[in-house]
Amino acid sequence: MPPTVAQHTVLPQPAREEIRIEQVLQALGDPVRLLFVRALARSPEGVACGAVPLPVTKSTRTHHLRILREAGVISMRAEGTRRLSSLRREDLDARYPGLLDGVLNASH
Amino acid sequence: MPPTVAQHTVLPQPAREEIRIEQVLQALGDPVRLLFVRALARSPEGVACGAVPLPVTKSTRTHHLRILREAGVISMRAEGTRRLSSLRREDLDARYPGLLDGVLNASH
DNA sequence: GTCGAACTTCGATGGCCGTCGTACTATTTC
DNA sequence: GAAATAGTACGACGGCCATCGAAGTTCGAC
Repeated sequence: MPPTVAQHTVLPQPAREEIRIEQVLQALGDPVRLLFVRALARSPEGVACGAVPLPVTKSTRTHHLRILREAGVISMRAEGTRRLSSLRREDLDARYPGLLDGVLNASH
Repeated sequence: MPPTVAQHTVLPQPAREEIRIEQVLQALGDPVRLLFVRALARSPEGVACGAVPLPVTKSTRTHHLRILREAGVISMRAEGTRRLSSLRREDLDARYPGLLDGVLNASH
């Protein structure tokens, strides 16, 4: 097989204008995903999927991460065998000012 | 049966401090409920359940309204045979500043 | 006090979605 | 290249939830 030059390092995700509020809310409405988003908020430089303690198996993790990514909440870039996820703060703030902060600042 | 003096005019709902972000997000994540919330935002004085055009039957409406009420998103008071719903703007803004505005200002 | 209007309640149903295990792929390391 | 690591893909399964229809309740109007 040819050397397959530089696979996309960033996994497919909606452009800022394509983000739909309904999908974002649905994505954030799950307790596991909310946990992950909160963890991401604490480390802006990106986090590997496995680095966050979550009460689910690997495959379920993958599932949740895809939902968050396809909703436009997080961005994922491949780095070696790992995928580093990070919050799309700028995009979300631009599109729904205050929403993300409102979610993250929630006490419990 | 005794005359059952003065039924509660406001239907049971969580106090401000009891509102949980996860429940709010889940409540707002449904397309029908989001439609209703947007309609409420346009008429702050309260709206009768049946007065909002929604693509579901009466009983489904009741279901959605209860979820919104129990999540702390809306308040309902009985007035005659009708139940007037209104957004709990103050409570939501106090607890999750920016969240509601972020949701309501979403373009589509 | 009957009728109608406005909701609620109570099953029943169907579909989606969160979960898991197993198998697979890609990448680094030895 | 073999092994180990990190994550994805694919089915399968179970439970929850949005939906409905039909029957019940509560209030206002006549």
